[in-house]
Amino acid sequence: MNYSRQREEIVRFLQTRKDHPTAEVVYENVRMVYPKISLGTVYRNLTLLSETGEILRLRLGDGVDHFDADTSEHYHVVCTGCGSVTDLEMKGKQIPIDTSILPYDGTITGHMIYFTGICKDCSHKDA
Amino acid sequence: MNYSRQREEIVRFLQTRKDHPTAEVVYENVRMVYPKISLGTVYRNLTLLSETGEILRLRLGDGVDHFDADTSEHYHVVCTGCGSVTDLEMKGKQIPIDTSILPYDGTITGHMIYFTGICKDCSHKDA
DNA sequence: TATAAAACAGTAATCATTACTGATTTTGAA
DNA sequence: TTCAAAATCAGTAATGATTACTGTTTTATA
Repeated sequence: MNYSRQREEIVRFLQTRKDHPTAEVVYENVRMVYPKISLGTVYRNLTLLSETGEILRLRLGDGVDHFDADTSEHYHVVCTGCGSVTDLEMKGKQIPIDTSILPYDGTITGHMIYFTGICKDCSHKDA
Repeated sequence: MNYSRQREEIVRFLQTRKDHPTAEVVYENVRMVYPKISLGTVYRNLTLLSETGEILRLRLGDGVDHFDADTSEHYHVVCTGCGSVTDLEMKGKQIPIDTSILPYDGTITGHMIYFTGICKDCSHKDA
């Protein structure tokens, strides 16, 4: 994989964000630095970067992929009101998942947990 | 919600299956009974049925929705080889998720867990 | 610097899903 | 039973996210 300024800027942008932008949001922001970048380039690089493990591709059930430059183990909460995605800083504590009790006729290789909730902004709107 | 034969057949078909068909697979099969049914009708009814809770809509990270007539609490394994989805029959045992320890500045309302693995068929192919 | 490989911008294509429209079916009351 | 309103339908068009293609530019290296 050769160097590219566009890819570097994509990573740099993702690292500035604690939320989890979609490809479209990455595109809009990186365009401020490289106005001629195309959406295809953004998608290609997000895919490349997630394949090498430099970023995470999050599929959280809303039909849109989100991307995260924080590859440390942590959980995500999806707000059912506005769709925002929030990191849960677990400080080393993980939820224990004992896969040995699972009655699966094959090999379990991993798991995905995400939480749904109502974020502070959305609970204020209701009230 | 009024009765419809098409919707009844969709539910009946889903109940015969232990795997978790996509809308497309439901469509192909229900067409054997109602050859003139349209894909839009299948989607509309799958959405209706999952909204009333009669079936489950599963979003397992492969970009395609799967549907499940078994609404009892259970987990799913997605095979990373072939994409097949398998039920885990937990017989009442659930993995305990203590959401009170989660540092979220809002309200947690639920969670999603799914497992990834290699099914028996796919592990045979490798060998 | 010259060359091949990689990456690019721009655009077209794909695929799952949703929305629209005018015809048909279902329902409940007359 | 009949009839009108509401629900549903089939068929098709539109949408939205993502991927694929193409000819040009950038990067790495000899």
